[in-house]
Amino acid sequence: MDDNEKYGEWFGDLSSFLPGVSIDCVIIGFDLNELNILLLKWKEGGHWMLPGGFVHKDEDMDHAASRILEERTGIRLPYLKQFHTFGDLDRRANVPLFNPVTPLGAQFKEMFDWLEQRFISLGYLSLVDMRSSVPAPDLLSETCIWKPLKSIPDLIYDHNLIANKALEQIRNQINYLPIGISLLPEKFTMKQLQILYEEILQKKVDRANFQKKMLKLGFLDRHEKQLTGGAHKAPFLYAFNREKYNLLLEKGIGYMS
Amino acid sequence: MDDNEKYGEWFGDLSSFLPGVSIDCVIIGFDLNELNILLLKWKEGGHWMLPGGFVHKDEDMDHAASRILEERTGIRLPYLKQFHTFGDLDRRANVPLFNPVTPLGAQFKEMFDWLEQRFISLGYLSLVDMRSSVPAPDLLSETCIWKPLKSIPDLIYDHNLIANKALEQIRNQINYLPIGISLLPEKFTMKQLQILYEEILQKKVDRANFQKKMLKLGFLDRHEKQLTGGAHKAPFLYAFNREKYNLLLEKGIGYMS
DNA sequence: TATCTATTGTGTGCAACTTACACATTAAAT
DNA sequence: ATTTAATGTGTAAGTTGCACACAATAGATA
Repeated sequence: MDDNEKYGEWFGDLSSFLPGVSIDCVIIGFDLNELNILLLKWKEGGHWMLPGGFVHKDEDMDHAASRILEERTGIRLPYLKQFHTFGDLDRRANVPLFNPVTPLGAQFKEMFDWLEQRFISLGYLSLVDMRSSVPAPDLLSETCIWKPLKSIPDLIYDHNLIANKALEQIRNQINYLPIGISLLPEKFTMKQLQILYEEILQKKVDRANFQKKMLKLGFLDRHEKQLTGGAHKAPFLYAFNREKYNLLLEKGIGYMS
Repeated sequence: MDDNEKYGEWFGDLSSFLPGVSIDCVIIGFDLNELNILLLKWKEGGHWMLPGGFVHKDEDMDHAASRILEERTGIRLPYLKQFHTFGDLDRRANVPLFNPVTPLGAQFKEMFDWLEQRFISLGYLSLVDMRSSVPAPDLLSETCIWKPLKSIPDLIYDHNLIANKALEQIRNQINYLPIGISLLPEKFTMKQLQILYEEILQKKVDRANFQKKMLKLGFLDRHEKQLTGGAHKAPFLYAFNREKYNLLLEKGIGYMS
């Protein structure tokens, strides 16, 4: 199968998509040191962008988001939630995805035209365990990689705005999102959980009080110690007790102020 | 100008609207006793529904919501915010707005067909001072009236779901929404503010502690007493100090737990 | 083996806040 | 003048937030 056929198959018939409606995903991961965001680099022009896609006419919105996310990360059912819809007239400034004079652009004249229309985009936020994700670019992207939140490049259209809105949501909703359980591996140290909260809130928290608060909430199970550290006391490993965690989640969890 | 012409003018050319995109408004008011929601009753079939409308191709989403809201309430710039987008495939069950065999239905065959397509609807939440609103039905609605939240009738499509999602938002975001300043008249008693909070939270709060907490927050100006009460001490009137209020709003205001 | 180092786990005291309830105040009715 | 019913303020116990102290310990060092 040559590239041509692949492209054709991948996009399918444009008329099977809802016109003027798209989905953009802000996918956040944590590498135990800092927060990362999953980004695509488009072949044409090298623009950075959020992973996204279109919605089939016979497909629910959430299903489309879930499908797009699985295509980019290989993860099947992570935390995924619509957080805002972006519909300003000028949200897609004059940054065409295809240049009609390049070979690739000429080849996809039809899609190029289709993309010229006004689009309303639903922003979805996803929190995933980076270490179990397998980032995969789509056929028109050069790469699909994790970038530290601290160094998000310029993105096309209003994608920087979308990403920032998502991050604002995370900070505001921190007590009502499955932060730790989504972003950390199965077992982790209290230090790692604390760094995660510090990265989200963008400020230091008191180690002793953080530990006591988290333990008091009662949804962490303590496991054996991790002996691979340095010249110091070894930390316990913890894991979320899903039952207790889910019970508390609606009431708000975690280190708030 | 006969009805025909009026209808024609009001809907304009359907092709000037974005296809498949609509706006539904959950407009909340407070009559000093309970919360109310603004509803329309459709002429055809007598269905109850949320006030809503469509988006012009050259119009921002927020502008469309603002326009629709002003048309129904006469209020120009109330609190208004997008809160969720409803895009499920089956969200508009088989409840046609027009019956093609009635005179009205036959007349608007074109619009009837247009409305048959799949719609993605942006839900907007608005908080308004009921007493300064002038509810006005549109040309295809019989009435536009305030209904107590406690007795919302069955609404068409997924409008009950939309309304409930909005109410959930109000409860969750109560400390970050301009509750009092949007829903109360210029001057009000502490009792009225308390009832407002109790109506939203659906639970009683301690009168003495509520009063002290609100006063301590420092954004209420105390005015002269209201002497038109009963056989008891007269309450002070209060008003929001907008400056101090706005400063505090992002940090969260009010009676939380 | 004894000591040192860096980090983890827990304790303590004070201030602030929450919560429940008591008591004083007062406009109008009697 | 007294009563009534609601408002405005006080107070005490319990809880939580916050800052910092101290004890425990795995590995490094000698």
